Amino acid sequence: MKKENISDAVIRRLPRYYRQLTDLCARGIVRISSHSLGQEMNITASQIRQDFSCFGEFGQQGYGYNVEELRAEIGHILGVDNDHHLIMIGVGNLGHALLQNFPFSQTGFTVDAAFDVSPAIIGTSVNGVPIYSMEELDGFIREHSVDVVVLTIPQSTAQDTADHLISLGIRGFWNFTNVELSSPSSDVKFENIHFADSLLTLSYRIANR
Amino acid sequence: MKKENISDAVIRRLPRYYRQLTDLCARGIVRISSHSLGQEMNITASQIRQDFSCFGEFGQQGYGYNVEELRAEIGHILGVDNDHHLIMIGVGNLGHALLQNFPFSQTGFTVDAAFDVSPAIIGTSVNGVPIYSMEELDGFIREHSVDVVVLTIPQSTAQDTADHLISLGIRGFWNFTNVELSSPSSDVKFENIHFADSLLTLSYRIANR
DNA sequence: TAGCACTTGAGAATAATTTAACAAGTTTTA
DNA sequence: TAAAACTTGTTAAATTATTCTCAAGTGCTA
Repeated sequence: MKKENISDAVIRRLPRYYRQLTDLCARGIVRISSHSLGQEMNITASQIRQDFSCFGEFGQQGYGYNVEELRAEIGHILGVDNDHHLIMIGVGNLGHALLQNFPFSQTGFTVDAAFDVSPAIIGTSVNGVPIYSMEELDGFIREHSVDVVVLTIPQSTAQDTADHLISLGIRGFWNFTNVELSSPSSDVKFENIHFADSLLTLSYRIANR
Repeated sequence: MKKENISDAVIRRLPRYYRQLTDLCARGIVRISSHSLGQEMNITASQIRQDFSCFGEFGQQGYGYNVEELRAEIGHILGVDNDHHLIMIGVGNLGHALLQNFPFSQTGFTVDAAFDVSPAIIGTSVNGVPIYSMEELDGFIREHSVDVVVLTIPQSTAQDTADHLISLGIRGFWNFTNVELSSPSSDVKFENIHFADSLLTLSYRIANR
């Protein structure tokens, strides 16, 4: 039975299913039951079936799930076959690393441009992505459709930059700065990567095991 | 009332409290109530009090919490005043970015060494961290106390590398590879940064708002 | 100092999430 | 082909997480 409101807990598990199914595809496995999938992923079969049932009926009694088909369904739910457009602000070490290594296209994103303040890199390009000056940012956004902005800038200016971008119509942020961004409009979506938070939870767990 | 088993949900909120309290300190704010803190962080006062009560009694009726004191308490719980030792395996773009920019010392970690296969960088150092060849890894671990290994290597070898490190006694992993690492021993802790998972949840949310 | 406005920590109530159970249907095997 | 072995999607139960409520205690003000 399709559900209207999907909980965050479910959404956060979807990419992991997608990853596992991609792996199963690569291994040439054609079908899988919720039970076997659960064993591989170390979660219960019940949860898997409950999760999938939020979006439709993808399996067949007595058979299980067709791996390739299920992968395509979940990919579709996540939007990997969309064509989202993305720009990056801040091409320091981290921005550079993402441009060079992250498989944006496999996740349905096209990186159209990057912006930075450093004259040394303005005018150059990284992995085919042109780097412009910050002065060119507003004009670029007005002339292009931009779905997501990656923030890989120093944290001091993060909220100001975000506010400005929101005023220009940006509604999606992939935030690598160490601050909690916010917006009065619930229409604006933030997804944070907080390195320090992550390492601190590990610190807690190794000290308290 | 101190609790024995702290849920993951609580632990994952601790770093955010710590961050917010650090910010309040910097702003010179001396005391704060759970209500005001909740307003700043956009969570309920109840949850804050419930979370803190897992670890002890840090506030005072009618007064609230002393910011600096509470920050120190949470920092202590998270282990920022521990001296954890860490090594990095894989000094590509991402590893390099972390070595250059991530404030390891502020989170209680000392980076003792990094390892890579590339002859071009072996023998050099990044931000004071010496880069050794992979051949020197086992010896280094035997001769030093290593609490956490940062995995910033290509994913194909991630699980093998992890298995080998576990056999050498490593019990903590900060994993940036795109695979789900596992160990039969629950004593081994993995903390994952899955960039693609993160971006895909954003993709879902901008497509379904 | 007395009264009022705050505030915590804890227990109870509510909400959300996860797990179990099972009817209904499919596949495999003998 | 018939029976046994599987497997799903769904509903119900159990568990976990969050929010509400309030007694008890503190600080401020007149």
